[in-house]
Formats: sequence, C-alpha cells, structure tokens
Amino acid sequence: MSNQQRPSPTIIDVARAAGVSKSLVSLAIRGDAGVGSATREHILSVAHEIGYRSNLWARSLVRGRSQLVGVLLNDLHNTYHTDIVHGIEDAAAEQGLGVIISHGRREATVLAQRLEDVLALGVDGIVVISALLDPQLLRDAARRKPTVVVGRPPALPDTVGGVANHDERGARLAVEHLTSLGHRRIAHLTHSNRAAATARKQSYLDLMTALGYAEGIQVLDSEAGGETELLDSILVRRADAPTAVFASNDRRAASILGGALDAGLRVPEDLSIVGYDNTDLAASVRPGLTSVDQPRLAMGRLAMDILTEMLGGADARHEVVEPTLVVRGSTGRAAGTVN
Amino acid sequence: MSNQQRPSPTIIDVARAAGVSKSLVSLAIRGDAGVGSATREHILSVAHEIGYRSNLWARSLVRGRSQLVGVLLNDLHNTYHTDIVHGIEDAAAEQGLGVIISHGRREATVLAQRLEDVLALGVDGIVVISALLDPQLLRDAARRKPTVVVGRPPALPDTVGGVANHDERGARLAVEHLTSLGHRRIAHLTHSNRAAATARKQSYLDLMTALGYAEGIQVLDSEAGGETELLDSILVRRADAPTAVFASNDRRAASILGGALDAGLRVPEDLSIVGYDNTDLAASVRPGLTSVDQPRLAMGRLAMDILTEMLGGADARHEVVEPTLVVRGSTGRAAGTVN
DNA sequence: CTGAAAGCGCTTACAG
DNA sequence: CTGAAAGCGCTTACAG
Repeated sequence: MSNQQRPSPTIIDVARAAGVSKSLVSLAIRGDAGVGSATREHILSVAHEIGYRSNLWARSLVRGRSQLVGVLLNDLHNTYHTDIVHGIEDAAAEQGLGVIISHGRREATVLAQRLEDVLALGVDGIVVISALLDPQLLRDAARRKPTVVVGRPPALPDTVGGVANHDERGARLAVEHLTSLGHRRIAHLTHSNRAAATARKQSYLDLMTALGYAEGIQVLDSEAGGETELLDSILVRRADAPTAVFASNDRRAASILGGALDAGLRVPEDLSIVGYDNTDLAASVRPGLTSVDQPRLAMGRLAMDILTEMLGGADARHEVVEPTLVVRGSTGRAAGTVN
Repeated sequence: MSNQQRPSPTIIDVARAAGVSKSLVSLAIRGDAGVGSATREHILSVAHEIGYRSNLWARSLVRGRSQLVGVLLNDLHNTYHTDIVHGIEDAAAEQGLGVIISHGRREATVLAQRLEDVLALGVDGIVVISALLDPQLLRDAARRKPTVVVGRPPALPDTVGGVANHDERGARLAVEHLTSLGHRRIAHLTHSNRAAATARKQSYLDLMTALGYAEGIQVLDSEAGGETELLDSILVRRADAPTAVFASNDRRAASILGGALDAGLRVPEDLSIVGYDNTDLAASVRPGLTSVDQPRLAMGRLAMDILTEMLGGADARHEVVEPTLVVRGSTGRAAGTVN
C-alpha cells in the first residue's frame, strides 16, 4: 500500500557500482565514441541493473536545452487538432524531440497562460495550433523560443513561422461544388470574425458575385438566429429561400443538419449542406457531411519542419497548403435541376 | 526576421541590478517572510524590469520536485477524455500544480512509451486516463511516482489510485430503460474484452436473465460482422430480431445508428439504440443517442484529489462513481407495445 | 582511453 | 534582516 519512492540512482551511483569515474559514465551513456566498447557495455549494463535514468532537469540545465517542444491547442475537444498533433509528433520523433501538449480550453486568456507555462517549462520551441493568440503575444513568444503557428491569426509576425490552409480556395471548392449541382441560392452560415472565417466568407461572396449569383447570397450569423432563419425560410417555402448552405465549419454544418432533420426537412433534397474541416463529425452524422478537408497530418509535419529549421537558426517562414473537397451525402442536385 | 534568443536573466543578474546578494533575490522571489517588504518590492520590480523568469530546471533539480503532474490519454481523439482532463486541471490548479498532457494514439505500446517519457520529464505524479496499460506497468510507475488510473484496467494494484464509474449499474440503467419501453429482445453490441466492456456485458446478461428475458439475449461482436447481422435480421423481419440494442459505447452506437439509417430503417421505430459515455457524438447525431453518462468532470477532480493525497504520503485508494442515463431520441417504445 | 574540476541556475542551511 | 558556501545531477573542456 505504501507509496514510498526511493531516490533514483545518479551517474555517481553507476560510477561507483561500475568502478569508474562519473564523467566516464556520462560519456558512455551518451554514446561518446571515445569510450571503449567493452567499457561502455559494462557501464551500460550496470546502469540498467541499478535502474539508472538520466535526470532531465540536470541535463537540460547544463546543456541549455531540453529536446522538448510544446504544442498548444485551443481546445482538446476539437478533433480537427488531433491529426495535426500526430503530424507534429511524427516529425518531432524523427528529430529526437519530445512533445508536450497543453491547451486553452477555448479561452484566449487561458491559452496565453499555457503559453507562458510551457515556456517556463523550458521547451526548445513551440507550435501553436490556434488562431486565438494575439499577434503581440506570439511575437513575444518568438523572442524567447522559435514559434510556429498552425492556423490563421489576425496577423502573423515574420518572426513567427506559419502553416495555414488556403481558405479562399477551400471556400471556392465548396461553392463550386454546390453551383455545379445547380444551386443558385446558397447561404453562408458563419459567425467568427477570425481571419480564416473572414477569408472563407469573402471568397464565397466573391465567387457568388463573379458567377452572377449575387442575388442568391445570404450571410447568416449562426450565433444570432441565423440557423432558425434559414430553416424557417425553407419551411414556409419562401421564393428566395436558399437551396444550399455553406457553413464555415463542420460544427455549424452538423448543427444545421440536425436542425433541418428535426424540422422534418430532407437533406439534401430540401437543403444541401457543406461544412469545412472534414472532422470526425462529418463522417458520423447522417447523411454524411460534404466538407472541405485540410491536409492536417501534412500541416503538422510542415509546422514541425519549419520549427526544426528555426531551431537550427533559420528564419521563420510561412506556408499555405491546398484544401480538397470530400463529397458525402449532404449535398445533392438542386430541386428542379435536370441532371 | 532573425530568431536569435538572448539568454534569459538569472538571479545573479537580478542581484547585480538590485545591488543585493543572489540568495536574497531567491528569498524575495519566493516570498520568504524574512525579507523586508521594501527590499522585496525593490527586488521584485528589478526582476520584472529585466525580464527575469525562474529557471524551472534548476529549481526542480535542487528541490527534487517539479510541481507538475503528467496526464496520459489513450487517445487525443476521444472527447470522452476531455472533461476528465478539465476536472484534473481544475483540481491541480487549486494545488498549484501544472499539468502536462501526453497520449498513446490508441496503442498500448505507444502509451507505455509516453508513460516512460513523462516520468523521465520529472513529473511529481501521474494520472492515466486509460485502461490500456498493463497492471505491471502501472505498478512499476507507482513505485517511481504516485499514480492514479481513471478507467478500469484489468486489475488495479493497490499501490495505484483508481477512479471508475460503476459499469454494472450503468449497463443496468440502459437495459432497464429499454425494458421499461417494452423491449424484450435486446441485443448487446460490444467487442473489447477490457474490464469495463466485460462488466457491462455481464450486467446486461444478468439483468436480462433475472427479468425473464433470457431468450431475448443476443451478444454481437461489432468487429466481426455483428452490426450487419443485427440489421439484416431486422430487415428480413426475422421473428427473433431484436427491437433494441445496447452498445457498449457511443462510437458503436453511432455506427449502428448510421448503418440502420443507411439501410432505410427508422430509429427508434424499427430499432431503439442506447450508447455509453454520453460523448459529444451522442448529441450530434440524429436522432440523438440515449446514452449512459459518467460524471467526467467529477471523476477528473476525484483522481486529482487522490493523487494529491498520495503526494502528501497517503496510501492509494479506489473510488467508484455512479453513472446516470441521458435519454434522447434514439430510444422509443417497442413496436406493438401499448403505451 | 580515463579522471579531476568547473559550472549550469537555483535553494537551503549557516553564519553574521 | 543579509551574504558566502555547499550542493542538486549532469556535461564539458582539460589534463593525463
């Protein structure tokens, strides 16, 4: 029952047990070429035997780095992040770097605090998977340790690395898919005024206008009754009711899908729906959500690659990756359209 | 553009700038009562001015602890974990402890490696939110640092703290709900042979038998065609086809819900479905999933409370919490049942 | 190929 | 109330 922990052995204990000096133990453990192989074998086996483990604090203190990178998530809940983290971890492992994860519980102030915590912990670099952080905070962080952001903060300082998907093109894929199915009145359901959401909206507006469907434009605020408004206009069969909606993310798309089904509407017959991010949710609901997919694993790797370069002294750089469209059952031909 | 970081100031820099000795700086920063308030103010303002931040490595090295706890997740993807983590964080913050998160990407071997990494990092204690870890590994971890498991590993050593929900009662809630709606032929969709799944299955078997519905028992392996088998038997209207299914978790429940809808079945008219865990997914799909809810936030807090006790030298203890049932649209009266 | 010494940044007794 | 000294566990030149 007792949970007493005995102090873990140090290189001095190993040195004593192996009958050598502690510097030799240090060299042997780190695989220094100047140690005889017989000696090294002996020291290593003794170390293993007495359960020696290198003390990361001492090692980091003297070396001035920890071989650790901190990953900050906006929100643990968002499955969108998961693949990005995996990409980061894969690339980090290849560099012999460990990864520590922290998250802001969707609060910018909490996230800022976590950034501070992770920095205080002594990581060698930081990847922020969030657009929630203030550019000034990012700039400050970058002054302390190489920092890369995945996502689209309001303005990315050039001292901070960046990876983002091409939101304009993603939105274009969504709108083009719908118009190719014959939709002319396509609503856009959004809320946030973050850069990514703004870019998606603007791209939607531009393309609708360019295609000559300006009259079919309808921007709805998902947090201000936009969802209800949209569904009502379809239910009462208003002539200008949209036949399709492009939501700025899957969460909103799933929400309006649920609302539509609850109201007795058929999807996609009465309403086609496109989301953004291609999260788990998109595949879990019925009908499945057509959604714009960001190459998340690749984005994570890319972020870590940029960080690795910066760790090596290179300047920060910004990369933009191409989204693709994943078509599922939530989109179909517009009513009255001939195939 | 350049990402040069200047070395951060140490207490020696602060001491020099403030015109005092470095020990005094250390005392002042840690708020030692023996430092005059004027002196303390002065030192603190100088420290702030030159951007001093305490070096965690050095501090941990000399104090022998880091004020950090490691949280290990089976899988970042599982939203079930999120609230537990929040509970842990809330309780940890009250103790002035920081939290580091790591995860096993659903692989027991990866998780074991992460456990090792987190231990090597020098955390003061560990909370494992997973039943994936071998009891022997847990025992070894507990010998090094206080360890608490949330979930139900095959066998929990008494040197390891534990928090779990009462799976037998949770399963009972699910089955009782269905029988109260008139269901007599209730299938159980499961796969894993982990302790939690086994307990849920056994409880289902016991209750069905005790209620006299032994003939309505049908255990299906979700990974071995069980889902298809179940749906087919309903589609071909076999006399003994189940009218309801209790899935051992929400993921399986959502999967069979999707399959049922894809096959043109109505839920709950043709099939009632109950899940377990009450994850986000349960509320996102349509109809919403009736699901057994574990008090996750409370479980996280409880785990951290137990860890705090152990950090103070107390023995490990095991707690079991009560699940509740959240009813949504996926369950309804059995066909032919009079209300 | 091996050992003695200095030092990373901090905390902790211990004198004054 | 304040300062000089030792030491946490390690790595890194530097002699031998």
